[in-house]
Amino acid sequence: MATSNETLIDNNARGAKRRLESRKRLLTAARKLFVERGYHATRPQDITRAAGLGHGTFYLHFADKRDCFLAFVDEAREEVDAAIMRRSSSAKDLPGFIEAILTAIYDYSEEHPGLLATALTDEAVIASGDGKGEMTLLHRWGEEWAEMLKVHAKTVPMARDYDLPILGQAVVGAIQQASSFAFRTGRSRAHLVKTLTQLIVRALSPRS
Amino acid sequence: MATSNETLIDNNARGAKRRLESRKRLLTAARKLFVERGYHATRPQDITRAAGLGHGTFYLHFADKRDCFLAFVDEAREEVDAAIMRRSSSAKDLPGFIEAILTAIYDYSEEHPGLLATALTDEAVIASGDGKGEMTLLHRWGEEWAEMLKVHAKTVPMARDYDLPILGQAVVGAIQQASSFAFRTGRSRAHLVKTLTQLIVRALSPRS
Amino acid sequence: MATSNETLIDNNARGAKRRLESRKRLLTAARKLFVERGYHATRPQDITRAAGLGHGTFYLHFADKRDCFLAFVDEAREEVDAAIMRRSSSAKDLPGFIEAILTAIYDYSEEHPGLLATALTDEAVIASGDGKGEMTLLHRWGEEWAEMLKVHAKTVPMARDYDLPILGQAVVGAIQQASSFAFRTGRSRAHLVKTLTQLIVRALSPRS
Amino acid sequence: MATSNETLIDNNARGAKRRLESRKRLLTAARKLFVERGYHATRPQDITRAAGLGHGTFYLHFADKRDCFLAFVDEAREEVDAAIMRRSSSAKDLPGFIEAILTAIYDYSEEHPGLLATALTDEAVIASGDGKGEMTLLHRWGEEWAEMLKVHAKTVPMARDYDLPILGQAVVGAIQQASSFAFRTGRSRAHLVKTLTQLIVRALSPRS
DNA sequence: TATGAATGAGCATTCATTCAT
DNA sequence: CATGAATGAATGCTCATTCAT
Repeated sequence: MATSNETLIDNNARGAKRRLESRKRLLTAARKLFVERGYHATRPQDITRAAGLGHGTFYLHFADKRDCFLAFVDEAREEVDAAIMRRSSSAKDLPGFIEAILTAIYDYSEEHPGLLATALTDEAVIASGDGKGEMTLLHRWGEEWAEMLKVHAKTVPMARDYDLPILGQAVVGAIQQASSFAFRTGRSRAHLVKTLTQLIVRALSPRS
Repeated sequence: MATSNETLIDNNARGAKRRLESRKRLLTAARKLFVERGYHATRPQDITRAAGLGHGTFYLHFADKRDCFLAFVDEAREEVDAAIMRRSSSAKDLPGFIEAILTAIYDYSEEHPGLLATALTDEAVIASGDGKGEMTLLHRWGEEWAEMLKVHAKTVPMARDYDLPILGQAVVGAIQQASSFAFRTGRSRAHLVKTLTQLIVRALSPRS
Repeated sequence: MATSNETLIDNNARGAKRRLESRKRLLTAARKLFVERGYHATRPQDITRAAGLGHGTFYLHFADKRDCFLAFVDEAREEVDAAIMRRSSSAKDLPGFIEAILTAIYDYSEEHPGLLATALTDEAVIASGDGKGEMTLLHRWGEEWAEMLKVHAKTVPMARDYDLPILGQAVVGAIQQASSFAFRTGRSRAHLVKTLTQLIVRALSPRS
Repeated sequence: MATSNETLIDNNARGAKRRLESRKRLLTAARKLFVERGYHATRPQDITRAAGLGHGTFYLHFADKRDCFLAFVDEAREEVDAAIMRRSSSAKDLPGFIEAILTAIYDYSEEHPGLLATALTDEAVIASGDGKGEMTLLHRWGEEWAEMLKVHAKTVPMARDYDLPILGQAVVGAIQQASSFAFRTGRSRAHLVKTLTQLIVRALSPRS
């Protein structure tokens, strides 16, 4: 009895482990290919081949290609969020806080070239089309900024009359657009951090 | 002789006129379909059928589908630019100027629902992939903002130390992201105009 | 020793019992799904899931999907044959005999809606293709009719010059086709039984 | 004007002719392959290759594979109907009429081996599943028999009390089942014709 | 200039079956 | 005996583009 149960558990455990490993390999391969080639140019086949698995295995772990891409985006979001948390928690004044976040993002981008661009742009492409339209990665980050600004508003003199959610969105929009332009035109990271920090701090200041 | 020449000229004139008419019909149909269904869900066939022309005619006017989409985006850009020019030229102080631009954009969006969203998002999808990546519609608008701010910087007390191109990009990024969020969450146009104007004015003010 | 032997026997007995139970559960699930969805739309996975067993177990009991379907058909055939035997044995003249059989078939069909249709039609689909083609369920029933008619021929004035096997086939063909049509067009069971009985009796009568 | 119009008409005419030719080639290839391999084992690709056309052309002429099969079945039905009409019109008494029909069917079957079997059996497989279930080829033939019997009922002493539609269905069911059995068991065509004719005539005769 | 029949590479997805545990 | 993760051949279909007329 005990033996049979143990074997069963063992089998389940091994099976589950194997399953998890497969999923991980697929996600790793997917991330690599989505970033290198983009969503449309990456076929499920390519992903499974890169993962060293059979074609069918893909659909054991993801409902479809879209689902896989969304999992990749979510993974990226979690990593960036973690990096931001790690960096920004030690900052104590507003400029330092903003700088920390920008630094975290740019560090992550350098470690994972193209990843954020892929996650942000290809997301629009796969808009479910089933009507509503889910919240975008950028929109989520805008909301997180709103949260963070709300916290800072308590300790820092900040314009009180703001619609914080809108503000958060504006901030991430500004950061994304400015960053993509700055790197495309060869500006330095330091310069960009300085400029954006200044810009955001001024925008938040109570004085009109 | 004269007659034959006249006929030739006549034919040429007729041909040119016909050609232009065809192109116009195709572009109108393309705009409608791209906005309604998006880039990927619109086939050249759909466009020609909607235009009442034969399938092959499409390639008489556009090199390929991508080219047609780009023409549509360009048309939209020109229309928006014209609307902005019309509205912003009468404004005299900075807040009035910003308000005028925002109003022009939102008016245009209301007259052409979904058009800007389509132009902005689907553009990323068709990134030629041939290496560099062309300049985005939003990037172009960022540069126009930079130009306009440069002009204003002469007459209005404005922070001199700015990297104006970056600033322009940040402004359009903020506007786009904030607007898309605001309308998705049911905020009023007036509120959005007020909030964004205030935000941008503060960000540009010389005081840190 | 004795103990070990007993355990072995016990295990074997348990194993056999368990095995039989599994097969029964699979067949029950298979019958349900084949009837509800048809042969092609039913996957072995669906059957095992409905049976509450693991995917692999299916192939412990059936060589393949086809084998499972054939087992289902055979089960149906046995049930219908039993029902016919039960009902027809008490009949004493030819019309009564035919009526009894038809009644048995229609009773069975009402208790198991769709079952006969599934067994009869999907059988053609899975024709092994390995050349000859096995004998169809309907052909088997035709032969059984031939047997039954042979028995009746001894006691009832019946045309002697018949090719009885052909006759049996014709009878089942007529019954199946007429029944499927009659129920599709909303005719009553009683009417159908009367019409078919009359038809068959006349066809068998010695007078030309 | 006239010239341009003529050219247009000419182009249209040529185009239409080419289109029709393509469709014909596809249907011919489809018929050959469906009969040789069956519905499931025939891929649209196989059909287009056999027709010497490109893959996509298939979907220019048929909505899908099913649609193509249905067109094949319909073609077969028309051919058989025409053959039956040709043969049966000259017959004057009931047995002669039945014999003529059977002969027409068997002649057609010999000229087109396997065709009827394919049309009749594979039709069930592709039952649209969208609920109702369309009328089967065999059902249609049953109704045609009913029509023909109705005409004969006026000139030949025939049981008046029959439900003719049911009778028609029974007759085709009997013919199909008996024929398939007879040929499988090596019986001669002449024997089968004689037996079936006798059977049907007796079934129709007024005497019970 | 205009046409539309033809093209065929390409794709996402399925499912009967195997086998290591 | 039972399991279920893994498999990969196979499939029906699409669509941007060409070219003979």
